[in-house]
Amino acid sequence: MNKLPINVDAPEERTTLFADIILPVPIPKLFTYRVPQELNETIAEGYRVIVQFGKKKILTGVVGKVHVQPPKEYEAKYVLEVLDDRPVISPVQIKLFHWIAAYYICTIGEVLNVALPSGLKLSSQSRIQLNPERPWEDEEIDFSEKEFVLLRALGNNSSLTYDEAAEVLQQKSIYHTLKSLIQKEVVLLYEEVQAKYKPKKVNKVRLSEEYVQDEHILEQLFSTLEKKPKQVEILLKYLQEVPVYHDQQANISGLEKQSFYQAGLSKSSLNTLIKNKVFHEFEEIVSRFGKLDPLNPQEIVLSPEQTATRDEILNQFLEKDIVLLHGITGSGKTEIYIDLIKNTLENGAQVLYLLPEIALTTQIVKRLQKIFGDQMGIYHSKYSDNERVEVWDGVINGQYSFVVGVRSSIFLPFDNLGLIIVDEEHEPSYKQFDPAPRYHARDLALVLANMHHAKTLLGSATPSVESFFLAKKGKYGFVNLNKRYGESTLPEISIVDVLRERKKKLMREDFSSALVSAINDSLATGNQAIIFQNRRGYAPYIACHECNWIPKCESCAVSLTYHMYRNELRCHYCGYREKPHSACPACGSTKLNTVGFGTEKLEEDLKLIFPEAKVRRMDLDTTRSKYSYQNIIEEFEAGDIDILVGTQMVSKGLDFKSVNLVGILDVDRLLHFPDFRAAERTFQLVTQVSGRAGRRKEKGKVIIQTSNVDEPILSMITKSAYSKFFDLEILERKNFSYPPFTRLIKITVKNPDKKVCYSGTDMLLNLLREKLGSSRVRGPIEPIIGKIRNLFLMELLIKIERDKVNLNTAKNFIRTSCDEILTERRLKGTKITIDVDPY
DNA sequence: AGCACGCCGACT
DNA sequence: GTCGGCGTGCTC
Repeated sequence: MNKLPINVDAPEERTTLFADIILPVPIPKLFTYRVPQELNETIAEGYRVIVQFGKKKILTGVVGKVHVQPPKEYEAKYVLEVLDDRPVISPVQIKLFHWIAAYYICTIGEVLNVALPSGLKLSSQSRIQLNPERPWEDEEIDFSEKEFVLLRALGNNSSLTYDEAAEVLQQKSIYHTLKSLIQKEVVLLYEEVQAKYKPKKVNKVRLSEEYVQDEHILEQLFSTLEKKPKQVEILLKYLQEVPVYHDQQANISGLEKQSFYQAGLSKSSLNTLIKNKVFHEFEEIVSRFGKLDPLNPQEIVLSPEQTATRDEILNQFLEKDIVLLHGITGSGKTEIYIDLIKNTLENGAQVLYLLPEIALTTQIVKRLQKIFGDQMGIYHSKYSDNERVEVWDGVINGQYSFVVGVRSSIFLPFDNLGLIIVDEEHEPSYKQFDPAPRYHARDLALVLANMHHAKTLLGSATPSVESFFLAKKGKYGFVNLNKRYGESTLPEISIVDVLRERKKKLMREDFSSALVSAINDSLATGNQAIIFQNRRGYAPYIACHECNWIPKCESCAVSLTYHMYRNELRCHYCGYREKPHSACPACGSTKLNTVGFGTEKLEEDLKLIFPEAKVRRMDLDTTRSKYSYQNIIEEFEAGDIDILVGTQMVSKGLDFKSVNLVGILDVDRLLHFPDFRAAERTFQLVTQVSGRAGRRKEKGKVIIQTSNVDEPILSMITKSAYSKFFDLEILERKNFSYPPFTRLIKITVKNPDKKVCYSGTDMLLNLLREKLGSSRVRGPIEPIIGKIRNLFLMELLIKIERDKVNLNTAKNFIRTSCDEILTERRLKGTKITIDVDPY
């Protein structure tokens, strides 16, 4: 913590301190507040404080800096309260937040907003109450009808919020009525600050002291209760659960009231016993994460290859802070991670283990929990906010020295990280798209590790091109683990020419004859199959057979996707839905056909082709609720599903023994996606999905259906030739100056008016070209989806060569240029989003 | 981003 | 008048 200067000349006169507060508002600066003298000792960097912001808003902010410079331009307001007795944000984090704001061109407030679980954020709500010093009944003032209504409502309730008051008055705005009442001094406004986080409490009882002290008193009690069998039952239940006389402590910790009710015992009898002071009632704060299974400290035995790999990683860490572990699927990276984590924890440092969104719900967490028990915290996107706060606190107070989590766990308040593992380092879900900061958790991991002087291990079977590039250049250490663990072998991958099969009429719906017969084999041998199709819904769209009319979303300029299950058309961008037309509105024809196929259609078709098989579907539509994902996995694991159809979701975390077939439909769509990363993504996705096949002795089979058999990437996938793929890809990147040779910044200009959107984009383009050079600013480009939620979109793409341009200066230009556009009057309503490293 | 405050038009 | 709809400017 910073040492604060002390006024030496006048020791009895305390220094006036000022605090720069990070507030969760999108204004790119800190706000200076005056610290009341009595808080001088209790305020420091990283503490949460309550301050007034604006006329009435009350906000929680985090102290970014404490100093003695009074602001010149204005009179600082006072800090109202310090909320914590130790920092909730560590000094390293404040440094990180500043870094993020600068790198991703956003405000520090936006960073704070995303970083803090909302349970740690407080805000105020205005409440209205009667003025107790001026009872309105006694006042000789005239009140309007509305004023009477409101006053009476306030008499019945002790206070109302604005919304509640508006409801009482049945009108949208209570402004006038309220203002008049305040003027008449019969009502008061006050701000109520509410902590959103509520600790979970359980109600418990324990036996009153006297009965524990002396067994005879207890016996007496039993005899007085002779005619009250229900109370006796309760007493017996308690004594059975809590060994009062063997263990004095046991009575202190007592028994949950709930356990009596669960045993079918009477609530009222228990209450009588409490009333008669036999039992003492109390509350206990408990963790939301419940009790863990007893630890199972089984030794992890590494195979010779794994040991060698581990040693090689440690060896490389001696020279380099970052190591890329290229380990093919099934090579047993997890065991190596566990070994390294143990090692780091034993040295007294913290560990963060990052996993992509979907990989986290599954077996791996259970497994880690068995090994690391309750020193391991889990940070998951499906956690409630209260649960997040508990993990956050657990990291601060030292309970969790190891956290497994998704991208946002990068913001947890570590103070002594020793190791960060980023598993599946290439995964797109590490990138946040909305809202700002649009950060990449892998890249932040590297920055954070550097701030902690910690090591970072990046792991992947299909490393991202930029990580592999840096490893090859020697910036990162590199370790290869290319032998499958145990007896499992790599699957055999074959490619099927859909065009040829179509010509010969061998296709059944969208399944080639090879795939159909492979599924049949799989079913016959009691194995399971996975069918991968990266598109949900039934069919991508509907088209009129006569005039080719296609239903589109009115606010997003995309065709609507047909969902058979609900028989409706849906927009995957804004969620708009409508019932399909019975006839074409353009030509009146009733021949409206589905075009293409999504997971839902495949599910239908599979049920028809294989009527005896149990087919299930896993995509966003079937996994919306909290446990649905896990349920499908469990069913699959138990063998209750023969064929699983799914989107990307099926490519991760599923580690099933009896999957021996993976079918990949329509790789062409992936491959021809208009993005410079399409090839890389295809390689990664297909390799990943293929990895699900044959994780045991028998060789698994992968069938890829395509219309472009000659595509070179496909042949590299079949040979699992990552480094060949890389050599080809890196050439392309160099030729077309894409990352890792340049840095990309995507700027999206949005406006409900198409013309304004265009002219704003043009203006910005000119500004940027002037400052950055015209070759560095590409565009304007109309994105594939040119309109989302009634906003027209235009994009600019900035390419900045590495090492030639000062990145920070360039970013400052971008920031100021965008601000300039936003203040332009004729471009009113324009919104700009800046995405640094938009991939 | 909110939110106050002001101005304007529509209606009881 | 009264209500609601925007536009504008500010937040330590």
